[in-house]
Order: sequence, then C-alpha cells, then structure tokens
Amino acid sequence: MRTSQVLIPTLREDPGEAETVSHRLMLRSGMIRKVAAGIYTYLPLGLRVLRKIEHIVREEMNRAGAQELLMPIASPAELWQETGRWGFYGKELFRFKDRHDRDFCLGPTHEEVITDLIRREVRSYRQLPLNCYQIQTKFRDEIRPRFGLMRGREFIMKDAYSFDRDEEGARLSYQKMYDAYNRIFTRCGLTFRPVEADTGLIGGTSSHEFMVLAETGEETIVYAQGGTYAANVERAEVRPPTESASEPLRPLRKVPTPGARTVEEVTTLLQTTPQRLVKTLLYTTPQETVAVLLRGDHQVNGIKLAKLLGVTDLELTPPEKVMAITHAPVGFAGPIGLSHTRIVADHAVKALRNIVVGANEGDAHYVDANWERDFSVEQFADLRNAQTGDPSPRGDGPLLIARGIEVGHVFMLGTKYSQAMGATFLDPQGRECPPVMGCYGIGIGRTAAAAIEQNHDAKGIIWPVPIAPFAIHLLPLHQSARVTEAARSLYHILTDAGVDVLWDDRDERAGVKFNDADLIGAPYQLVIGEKGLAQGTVELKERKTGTVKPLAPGEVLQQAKQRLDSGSAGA
RNA sequence: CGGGGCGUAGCGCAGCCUGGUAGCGCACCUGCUUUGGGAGCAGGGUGUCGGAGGUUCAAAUCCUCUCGCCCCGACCA
Repeated sequence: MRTSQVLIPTLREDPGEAETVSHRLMLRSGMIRKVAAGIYTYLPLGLRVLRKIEHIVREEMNRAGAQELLMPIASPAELWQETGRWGFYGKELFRFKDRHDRDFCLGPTHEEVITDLIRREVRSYRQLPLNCYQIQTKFRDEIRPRFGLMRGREFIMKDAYSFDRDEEGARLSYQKMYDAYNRIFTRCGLTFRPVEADTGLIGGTSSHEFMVLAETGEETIVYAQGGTYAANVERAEVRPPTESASEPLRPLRKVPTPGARTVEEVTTLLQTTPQRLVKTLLYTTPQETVAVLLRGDHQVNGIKLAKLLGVTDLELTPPEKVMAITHAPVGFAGPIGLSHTRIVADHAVKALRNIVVGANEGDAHYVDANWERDFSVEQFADLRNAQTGDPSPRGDGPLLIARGIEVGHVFMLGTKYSQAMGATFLDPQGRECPPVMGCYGIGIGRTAAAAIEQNHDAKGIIWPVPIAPFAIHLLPLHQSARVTEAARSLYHILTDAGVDVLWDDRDERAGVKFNDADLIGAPYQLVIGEKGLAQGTVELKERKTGTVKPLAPGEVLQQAKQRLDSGSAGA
C-alpha cells in the first residue's frame, strides 16, 4: 500500500488526552481516533492490526472445533429477564426502547442469545458437544472507560460458548479452549501467562485469565518462580502460617501515640516493625460493620472478604461511623474492647505474639497485645493478598508478583444459563438434561493495545511480525528517478510474494519518513537512498534492534522472507 | 458514583490571578533554496476562547448553571 493513498494521520506530538503508552501510540500512529469517551473509529492502520489478530483467532478457534456464527448486537429484554440479568447487570447494560416501546439492550456478552438459539435447535445428545463463537462489537457502558482500546465502552471481542452433554465433556471443551488460547497468544508474538482467576459471582469450577505481561498492566498476578502455579492476586490463596511465634506473653500495656495513624507512623514511633503490628480495618456491608484484623504489612483482599461475609457490597467504613463505633478517629481502631462488632482476622494474625494494636481511643495504642488473652476473634480466614515471598499454595516455590493485562478469559459456566432458560436435550436414556456450558472471551482491541504496551520504545511501536499492520515499511529517501524506480520494483516484488509492504511515497524528508516509520512500528524498514544505490545496495533495517543489513536488491525478497518467517515462529 | 484536573486555531500550549486590540510552536497554503533522522527564508489563511445565563461602559478573564473530556478509586475482554 502507498502512504499517499492511505489515511495514516500521524501526530508529531503526544495528544493531551492520552496517558497510557498504547493509547498514545495508537493515536499518534494514526490507528484510532476517538468519537466519544470509550468509543473509537479504527483507521486503516488500526483495522489492519485488528484483522491480523482476528485472523489468528479464527484459525485457532476453527482448528479447535469451534464454529463461527454472528449474533445481533441488540437483544430483547425478555431474554435477559429470563436469567435475571436484566435486573442484575446494572447500568453497564446499555438499554433502550424501540419505537413500540419495547425494551432492548446492546449486547455486553451473549450467553442469553446463544442459549436461546441452542434451546430451540438442539434436541438430542447427538448434537453435542457444540462450540459456537463470534467476533463482534460489544457494548458495555463502563463506569470509567480509559486507556484507549484497553477499556472502551464499545470494543471488539471474540466470544465463544460451548455446550456439552456432561461435566466431563465440558471440562474437555474448556481444555480445548485453554489450549487454543495458548496457541493464539503465542502466535500473536506476545509474552503472556494463563493464571487462575476468580470465578466471581457466576461461580463455577474453573476459570483462567490470559495475561499479557506488562509493567503497565491493570491486573496483579502472582506466580511461583520456576513452578507452575500462577493466579490473579484476587484469587491467589495464601496458606495459614505453619509456625506460630513462641516468645513468652508479655503484659499488655497502653502507650501514647499522638498523631500516629498509619502503620508506618506507629511502627516508627514505637520502634517496631509492621510485622508486629496488627491493623484493624472496619468494613461496612448492607447488613453490618465488621472489624478485619490484618498484619501491618499485609493488604486486605476485598473479594476474599466479601466471600467470607457472603455479600457483594462492601466498603470501607466512613470516618464518622468509625468514630461512632470505636470512639476514636480513623487510625486508632483495635480489637480490644470493641464490643457489638464482629471481628474476623487473617490467618497470619493468629501466629503473632505481643503485637501492637489500636486502643480505640485517640492517640493511643496497646503494645504486647495477644489474641485469646486480650481479645477474641470470631473467625480466622485467608483475607489478604498474596505478596512476594509467600509460599506457593502448590508448594512449588516462593511467589513473585507481576503486572498483567487481561486479554482472554476462559470460564466454566455449568448449567446456570441453560437451566435458567430451560435449554435441554435428551440424553441416551431419554432424560431431559441441561447442557453444561462454558464461555470464552478474547478482547481483540485490547490484545492489540497489550501488544503495544509490551513492544515499544521511545520512538514508537515495535510490532510483533504476526500482527504488524505491515511487515515492511519501504522508505525511498529521495525523489530521484533512480530511487523511485528501485522502490517501485521492490514494492512489486515483495507484494507479489505476499509480503505486506507500506510504501512511503510521500515527498517528505528522510527524517520525517524515518520517524513516522519508527512510530508506526513495522518490524522491518527497507531503506532506499542514492548513497546505497550508488553502491548497488538497499538497506533492510530491523525496527527492534536498529540493525541495518545492506543488500543487493535481488536479495531482498529472500532475506525478508527468511526474517519474517522466523519472526512468526509458531504460526 | 466519589475525589482531582482540563476545555482558547487541525494538534500541543500561553493568556485568566489583577476585565480593555486573542497569542506562541507545530501543522496547513504559495514561492525560492534545501534533501540519509521531524529543513531555511519570505509571504499567507486559520478562532462561536465548550455552551447558556449573569455582573460590567467593556468578559477568554469575575459569578451561576450546564455539557464534554482526562486522571485516581469500586467493575471487566
């Protein structure tokens, strides 16, 4: 393709609206433009990347035995009412009425629609298993869209739904998708990791998220160094400590700690460590307020806590209410003398002796407090986030922390939707059974964004070969007939051989072309200038390393092919 | 939804505090020169100062309301 004939409006300066690397570079390289918050137009360059990713996804989904179909983006309220999600989903579900005043929504996901189809069309176990997928635009009216394609309101997603005769079959379908996802992200040239994920409110037996590893990732994952265990920190189990402190109990004392509210302030003042302090956090649910005890250096895990309490709504108790309950400002709450409030504690607290806790009065803490002797705990549980150095729950080494971007999610659904919607088939014994379902998503645009987060430098994007909008950026540096002719000739040789070439045929200076090429990020640049041609060479330059290889024009095709093929290993 | 911030030329910004002719850089158009990492000179066009009210002789600037967007937290591909 010629630059003069494609709309690639590159920006020299960073747009003010973008903070994140991928967002900035997508705007600057002319891949996307914003239409409204979280809603974007994909320009030719951006669309090419999406298509490349979609192509890989299609191939691997088909290979895994899934079949493509396409569901509507609008669906009637009735379907959502059947599963209760019309009421449950909240404002994220974009609702509207048609001219007859009937309720509709834009599909944020398609369990209802696909299950409706299956209940109509599938009668017999002989028709199962079945795995249907689509690549389609989804709409979720996100509370806060951000980071460009990373979290849009409108976004392109591959979603697949499997239907099986039984649990065993469903596990198999799940495994096939798990394997397919591994192949997909490998083929995309990404460094990623499947991690155990929280199953959320949907429940179910199994769920994995596919995380592209990147510093800027929104998710925190933990993994066993050298081992196999990896999980989203939301889910990662923390085992109770195996040993308790054995030092003798010292008498409880109250000490003044004026103005010391934070763990750091208190431990500094009392010359102790966060490991010997227990913080008391008050959480409020629709039913009650609960005190949660955690070791000073540990972070509460809201999901674990919500599960323990059996609620979905949970928030830190506001300061006025903390004052009412503890008779002290925030920062001085403690378990001693805290009446009428349930106290739960993380396992780690049980193992401690002679700890520092708040005194439930302003500017004072207790030291050498001890569980059982000085205060009671209703329940010990795993309530904290795993952190670096914690033992892996699988016993395969200490845990490390990394950041990741969730690009895919595979999920065992069980019969939640099939039962709710009365989808059944007849098994060999003639009994009516609900199919066991799974669902599997991949964010196409987010995968593109994640690829940029993972592959860029100060000058721009460095696309992995398999998803690059163009494999080679052809850069004639001069307007002379000789250079132009050499460019034309190489362009045709390469494109005829099936290589995606972007030919910068603009009348621009070398610097402009180089900078745009670096920004757009084709993995290779083919530089043609008078200087080289005088010696009978052109230059093949690798974007990632900057390595320049002088070549005779006749060698270019073979050399380029060789590099591009090795760059897309696994394809 | 809570907290913070921003809306001024296509893009990036200054001007606002202390009211008085709307500016700078880039981009764009014309010409000449230049041409291997975002060229130089000369000339040129560019604005409902996000919107609506109000105060004032006078509002980009002060006040009120409103819309949009960005960033930080609870949701998710």
